[in-house]
Amino acid sequence: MFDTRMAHETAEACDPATSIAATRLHTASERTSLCLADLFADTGAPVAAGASLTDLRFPLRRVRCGESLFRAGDRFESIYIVRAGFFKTTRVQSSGVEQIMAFPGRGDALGLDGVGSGRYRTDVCALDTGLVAVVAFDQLQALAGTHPAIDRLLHLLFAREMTEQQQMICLLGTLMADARVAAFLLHLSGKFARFGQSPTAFLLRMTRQEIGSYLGIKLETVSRSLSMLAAAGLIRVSHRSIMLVDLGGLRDLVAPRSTGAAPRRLAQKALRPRRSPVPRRFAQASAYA
Amino acid sequence: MFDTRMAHETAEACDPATSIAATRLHTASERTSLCLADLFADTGAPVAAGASLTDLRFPLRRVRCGESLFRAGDRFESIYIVRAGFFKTTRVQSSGVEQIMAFPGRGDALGLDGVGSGRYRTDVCALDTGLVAVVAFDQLQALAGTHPAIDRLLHLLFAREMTEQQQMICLLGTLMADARVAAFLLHLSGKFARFGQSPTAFLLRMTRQEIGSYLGIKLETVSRSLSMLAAAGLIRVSHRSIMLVDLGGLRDLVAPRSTGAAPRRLAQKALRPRRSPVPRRFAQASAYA
DNA sequence: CGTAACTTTGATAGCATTCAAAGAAGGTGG
DNA sequence: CCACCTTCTTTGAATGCTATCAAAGTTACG
Repeated sequence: MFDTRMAHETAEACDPATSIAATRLHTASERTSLCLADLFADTGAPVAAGASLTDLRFPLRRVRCGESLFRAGDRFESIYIVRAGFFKTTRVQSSGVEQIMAFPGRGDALGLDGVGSGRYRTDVCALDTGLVAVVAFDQLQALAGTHPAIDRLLHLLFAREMTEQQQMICLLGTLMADARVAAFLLHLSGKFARFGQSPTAFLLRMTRQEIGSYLGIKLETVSRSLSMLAAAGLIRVSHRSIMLVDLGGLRDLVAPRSTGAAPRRLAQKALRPRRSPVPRRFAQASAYA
Repeated sequence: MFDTRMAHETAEACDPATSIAATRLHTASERTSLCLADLFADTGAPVAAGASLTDLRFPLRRVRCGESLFRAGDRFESIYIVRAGFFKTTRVQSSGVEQIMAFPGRGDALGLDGVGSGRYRTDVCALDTGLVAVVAFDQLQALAGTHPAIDRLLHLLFAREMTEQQQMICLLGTLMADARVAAFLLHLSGKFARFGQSPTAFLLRMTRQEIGSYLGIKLETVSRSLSMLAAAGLIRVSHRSIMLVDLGGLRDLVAPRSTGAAPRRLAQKALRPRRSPVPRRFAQASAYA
């Protein structure tokens, strides 16, 4: 149908098992712990000048493909900063239905949802061989007084997670299937770019079912959407190999700029102060006569 | 169709403009600031024994119906703890589409999403007359060293917000319209119960359109779902007046327990370590021949 | 080389959206 | 205080998108 040899080779070159990331992983595996400065670097947090960031050590933990880092209900003791590899975060609802909440990668924090209750609320499982820095939370809190940078780092991680979840809510609340898949691909693209890999050609680490669970659609719909995006010339797909051909077209699908006047009208309406929507004299209403 | 006089009277008794909440609001308005202990009490955070919680003062701010507390893009300076009233949190996407993210009420924190970037990412607007405690964030951070309780409060607020957003993602990702509306009503019910109001009869502060924006469905679908829940005998509806008749039935709709084996099978599959989903010898694959 | 898991595609059914219109409630101005 | 107007809510009918059911092709692994 189309010549994907180039896409194929490019994706191959970006496979973390073979390329730059592999070197990083190798380098990292020679160390057994990280310092605060490493965490700041990994998470992309702005580094405070003059702070002593090298005296605290955080052990590294290797997680093999398919292993779980922690499970929902486990006692909360540490948060984790991903150094290498991809993970999936799953939440099991009371009904037994489970949903994938995120696909964390390098620089992302894991386990923050356990802070409030003392227990993790999600399962985290490695999609390939992963490496995480283990950050004991009570140790972190104890040192927060002498290291103001710790608080800032923690707040940044919280805020980042909240922002990402807000974007997810908007995606699930407003976009239809094709646009969700396009947004997902752009999201991955940005992640790979931050890892120093190609933002336009990569291999998916997860199945169609996992993508569908994440995006709130069925696996068949994911497959169909990918095929439609390919038919529209925006991407190229062959199983797990993805090539983004038209980034602008993908963005337009996620955030169409020709969707007209409705948004502006809504914004204006929001500006105008509203009268109380709750009737003050509700007792005198005649609806119940 | 049905006699709603009782529902009506009960709802009336629960209207914050006329009942217990009104007394509270009156009492609160006589004060112009709160101390840390008040914030702990309002948010339901466990109070640390022996901590000095009364020397810090946080000013109160009154927000009239329709007024906005802050807007997306405003410089982040403070977080707010809601003392009275209902608000709506709106997020405007780059496409101009706006979506309601939450309906915060008493005890909820507002503005936490600004911590990371230094600017608020959402609009917050009062749905009725509201009262909030203004907590200057840099002041809070400066005092965190001497008041360990502050860090714990902040972490609790972050974690609570994250948990609520996770629930929202699950709702949007797995439930259909009727169940979303049922979950929304149960959510409101719990909130009213925490306010000391009736959990089974209350007035909605928001329009069908706002509910729909929050739940990721259209306003007509909200109306239809409410009508269907009423037809099923689970609730009674008349415009903004809601009466929950069968809480168990509503919960079953949100988390059906007879949905069979699929969840358990999925959980078992998740337990089993997976092989690498990324083909190691991808270069030799023949799909591209 | 056979088996199990994953992906793709088709046909059909179900649910939500869209378009449309009428009824009800609240606020405004005379 | 009443009439008008705007907004909100409800309901119907038709369309469109997604889920479901089913089957074939592909890949990976033992």
